[in-house]
Amino acid sequence: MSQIKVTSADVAALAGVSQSAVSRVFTPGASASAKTALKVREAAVKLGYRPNSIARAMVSGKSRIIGLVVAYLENQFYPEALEKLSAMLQDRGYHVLIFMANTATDNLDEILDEILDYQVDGIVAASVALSSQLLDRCQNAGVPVVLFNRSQDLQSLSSVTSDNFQGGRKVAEFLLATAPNRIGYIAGWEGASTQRDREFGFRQRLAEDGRDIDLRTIGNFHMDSARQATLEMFDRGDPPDAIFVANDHMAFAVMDTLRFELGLLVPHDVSVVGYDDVPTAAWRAYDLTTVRQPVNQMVARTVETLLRQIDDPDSTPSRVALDGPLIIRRSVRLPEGWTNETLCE
Amino acid sequence: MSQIKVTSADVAALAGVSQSAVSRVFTPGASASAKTALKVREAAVKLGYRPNSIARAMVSGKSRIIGLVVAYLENQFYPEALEKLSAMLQDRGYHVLIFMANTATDNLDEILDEILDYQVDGIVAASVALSSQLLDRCQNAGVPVVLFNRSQDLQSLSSVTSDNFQGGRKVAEFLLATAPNRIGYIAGWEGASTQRDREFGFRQRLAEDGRDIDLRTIGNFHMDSARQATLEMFDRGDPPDAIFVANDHMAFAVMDTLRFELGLLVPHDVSVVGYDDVPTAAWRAYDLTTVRQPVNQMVARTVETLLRQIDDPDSTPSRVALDGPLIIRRSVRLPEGWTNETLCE
DNA sequence: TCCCCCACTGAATTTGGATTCAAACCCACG
DNA sequence: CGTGGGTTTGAATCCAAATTCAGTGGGGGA
Repeated sequence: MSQIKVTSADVAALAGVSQSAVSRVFTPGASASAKTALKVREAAVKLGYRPNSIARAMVSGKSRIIGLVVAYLENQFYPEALEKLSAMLQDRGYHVLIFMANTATDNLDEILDEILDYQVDGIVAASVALSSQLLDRCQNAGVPVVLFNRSQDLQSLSSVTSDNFQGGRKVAEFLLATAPNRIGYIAGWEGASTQRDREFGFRQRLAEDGRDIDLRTIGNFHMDSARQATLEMFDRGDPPDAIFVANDHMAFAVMDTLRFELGLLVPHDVSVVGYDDVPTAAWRAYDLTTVRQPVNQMVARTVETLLRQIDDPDSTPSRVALDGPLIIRRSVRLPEGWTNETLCE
Repeated sequence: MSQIKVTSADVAALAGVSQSAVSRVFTPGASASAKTALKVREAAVKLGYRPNSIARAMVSGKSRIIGLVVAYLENQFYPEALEKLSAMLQDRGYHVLIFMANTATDNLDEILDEILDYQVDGIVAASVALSSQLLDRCQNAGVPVVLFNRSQDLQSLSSVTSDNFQGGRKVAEFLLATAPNRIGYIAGWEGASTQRDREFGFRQRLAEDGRDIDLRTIGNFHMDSARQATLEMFDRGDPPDAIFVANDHMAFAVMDTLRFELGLLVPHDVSVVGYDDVPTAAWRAYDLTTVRQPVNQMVARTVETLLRQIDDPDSTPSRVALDGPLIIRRSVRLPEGWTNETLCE
């Protein structure tokens, strides 16, 4: 049937043509006569031949591999994005090589080296910040980078996010309509652009009504810390009756803490709003009001941007911020005049 | 600083040695004098040289890439496993190339071809069944395969699972102690070994007490179907007061349906037990009793098995089933004499 | 009928690094 | 001081496919 290794030379021999001919038949865009192509294909099938991607990458300089750096997959937003990213790239003939950057940040250098060693055609960095030094290394190697769900000031770096600033504003706008007494904010990791932008938009809109965040604690995007942050927020007198949590992942911990540790009712005692609209947000146990990050679009734009930069290294980096709607569910007190009917989809 | 592409020849030229010498310095286990090594390393740093993994893979025949086939990441069990698998392989100098097999099964062939094209050193197939024909292709290519969280009858195929049969027994044992009137089972996808083994163990233990599953519906490991399966189960008269759900992912949907659509109390009206112990199972909103799959061990054994078979192609395939404990939380009525105290950790 | 042009072909080269082979070298021991 | 053993070394080869280059052949137009 087939030997251990079948090379183009084997196929060439069987088909009675040269190795070049075999290569051409399997190279899109190369010219070979119909007759040759037929002979080659028959021989290839007979031997079970498939072109060796590594050899192909070697000589063409294109590995058709995209390096993906991701810090943690516990927040459901990332597995979802990963799944879609991988599927979409697969459709375009690319594949994803994964690099976990979960241990301390200082190994990012090492990781980046490993990525570049594989001659990846491009890099997607999710939930990770790149120093300009690291970025230089990539640019030097001619490997385009797209930040996913993070942005940085560097103009030379492409990024795809949702419009976190507007998202923050939408949350504020909505919460203001519910006439809250005291407004709490549970922040994510302060190093993240998503955290900063969401809070900034939130604050700005509050300020337009002469309000501000009354209580602020930090959850660092982790459930444990979010729980602590919640307890801390309610430890002081005069607790909030509306809380914006910087992402859904933390919001779940916040809701659990409110309900099961502090004995409060959501939304009767406290309104909770999250950010991301991960699948769990729609689960009845949480029914979380949240800003949807349009994952499909975000992934699509990421792929598009990356492939564009691969095909044309001189194309200008693009910084995309996609609009995402506020999804109103039952974790919030409704504004005057709204009924539950409004929520039914 | 550094050119676009730095090759070993460039380093050799700068260091005043041959290309072979450079290669030897960067090849573990090759011999080079301390003096040469020093010169080479200095030159390498000066030029920013790193060996090209693709070229290395090409000539050595070892890509140090592991292909991972995974069907869907929505069930939290898989992202968790993926994260750990990737991290562990990274430590051993391997990297993970991801292949999503989410669209219909018939593209598995195609996917497998793509994987093999990349000359991967091994394959981990998670939540996927391989036809013996597909397996032949891998064996023919000399690429070892390990099934993760699935097992098959083929003796020639390594697999790592938890002991789903014993797990099913443990659930039955526990539920019997709660003296249930009627016992329900919500099955996963019938094609999965995990589903079959869990149910088989569950039934066997029930039979030992002269009991059996009273009500059985199918959730196919999907939340939507699990919801339907729950409604269906309670649609007939004489509903269950104890339900074993084939995995946690479905169990969450089952609990939500019971509580928010059927207006039942868990565990007062119905006990619910899941399987996997994904992080969400410990969230207070669910507090789900479940059988823990020891992910860390499972991943460790997977890596170990795969690397062993890579290093020694003649080593015999191993079929591992790891024991996992029943984690008792508050989604179940406690047996006579138990108190909540027992649960505190 | 002749010639030109174009599509096609195969030999040779390229990619970057590991490895083989034989020569060169070094040190120690006799 | 000479020789044997072991270590280093560089030239050459290899890996598998893409591509360059210099033909080869056929078909159409003049």
